[in-house]
Amino acid sequence: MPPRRPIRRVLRAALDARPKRRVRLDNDERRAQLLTLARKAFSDRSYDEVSIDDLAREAKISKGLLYHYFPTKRDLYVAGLREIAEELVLTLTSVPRELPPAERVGRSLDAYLDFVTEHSRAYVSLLRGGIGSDPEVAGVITGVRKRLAESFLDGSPLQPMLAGKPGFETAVRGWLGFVEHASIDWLENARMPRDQLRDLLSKVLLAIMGVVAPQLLS
Amino acid sequence: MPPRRPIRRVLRAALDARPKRRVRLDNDERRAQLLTLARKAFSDRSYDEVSIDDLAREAKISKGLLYHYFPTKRDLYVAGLREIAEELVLTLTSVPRELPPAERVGRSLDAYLDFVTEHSRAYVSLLRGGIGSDPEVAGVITGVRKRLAESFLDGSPLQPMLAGKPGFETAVRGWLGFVEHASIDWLENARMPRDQLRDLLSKVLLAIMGVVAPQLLS
DNA sequence: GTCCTTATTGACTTGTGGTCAATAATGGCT
DNA sequence: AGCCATTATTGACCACAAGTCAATAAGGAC
Repeated sequence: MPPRRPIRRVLRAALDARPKRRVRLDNDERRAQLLTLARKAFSDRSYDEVSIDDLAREAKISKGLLYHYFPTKRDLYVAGLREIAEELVLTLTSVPRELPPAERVGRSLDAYLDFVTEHSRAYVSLLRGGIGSDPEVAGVITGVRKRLAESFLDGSPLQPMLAGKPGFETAVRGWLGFVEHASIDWLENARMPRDQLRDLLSKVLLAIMGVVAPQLLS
Repeated sequence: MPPRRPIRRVLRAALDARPKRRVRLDNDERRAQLLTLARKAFSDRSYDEVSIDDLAREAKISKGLLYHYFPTKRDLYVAGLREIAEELVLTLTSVPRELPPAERVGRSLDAYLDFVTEHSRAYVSLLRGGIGSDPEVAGVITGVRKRLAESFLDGSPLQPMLAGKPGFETAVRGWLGFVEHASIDWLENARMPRDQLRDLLSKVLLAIMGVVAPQLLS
């Protein structure tokens, strides 16, 4: 049974004076385009305020095509989140390891605050879990926290002394909690100049380390 | 599923010899019943894993009735969240104010950790924002944080000395961030006994206060 | 040109939040 | 008792957004 192409053809020809040009894009290009679009959308609006239909319309493609690249809405969201996470971690790890510990922490915090101010909205949804208890999203967040903690302390002369301590892990994660809360609070209403915040954060880290391993401070 | 009304009618009449008894409940009772049910559901599953239809079925009422009591799903969720928040704050504020600061903080932390261990799942969704960037939810969370911070420090002899400091507000909020992260981390894998965690938290608070106002520690 | 691959479409299904007019308990009043 | 106003309760319905899929056409290889 031959397809009913002719009918379609006729209809098509009748309705569209000039047929809509299908722009074919390379696989990677399309994917990249969609990702940037999605990142923007998810930064501006909340997860469920962003509809796939809107996104597809913005990208001037059909919804089906979007699903060809990202099998679910979450996948799209998570892919964007991963990119942001990667950028953040990259910024932090780019601080030279050879610096003396104190300056290294200071520089790292500077990088961190740079990122925070620049990507404020994305940062909040990154570390505040823009989606409700999705395991994959949670995974990304835990991952970035872990890597951040490492990046702050790894290679520092403090680390070998602290690594064994039972409270060490907890202390570092807790301090990251401090940093996150303080940063978000600072984003919403800057109570102090940026440098002062950075100093506060770094001094608090030192103080906390002092609690975990008092002999270090002397 | 397409509607097959006539069939339904006949079937119904045939199957139910006695019509289903409509149980009429007092307004407040129903509301309370639904709230407890919802709280349980939202603690066990994530926000969008909980469907209103399921909830109504569990409560043995129609979906319409549920919407009579709570105009939207979010309202229901937020109502439950508010209850939990209230309980948490209540637990904290029940610590006697007359105690010496150090012991007061210790007791408050005990109460906090009690709550955390008992309502672990609810606690996480309370402070990690079980819903993505809903303003009302965010409001509840900010509110509970604010009240927690107050409850930890209000009436303490430290407060008047600190209130003016620019970094004070930030430091307290940051410390709460520390507490939250450490608690959640501890819930997931208890790296130390509970008492040790409590001591760590309280010592860190002291250390942080020392950073903000060095003269206090002497 | 012919064939093959695959990017692309659009109509369709499904699931779920939300609405609303109709209905049946209930309690008060006479 | 009977009537009436109130309101808890229902179930059919709508809207909209996520996700599916067979069909189509652009582009390259030969």
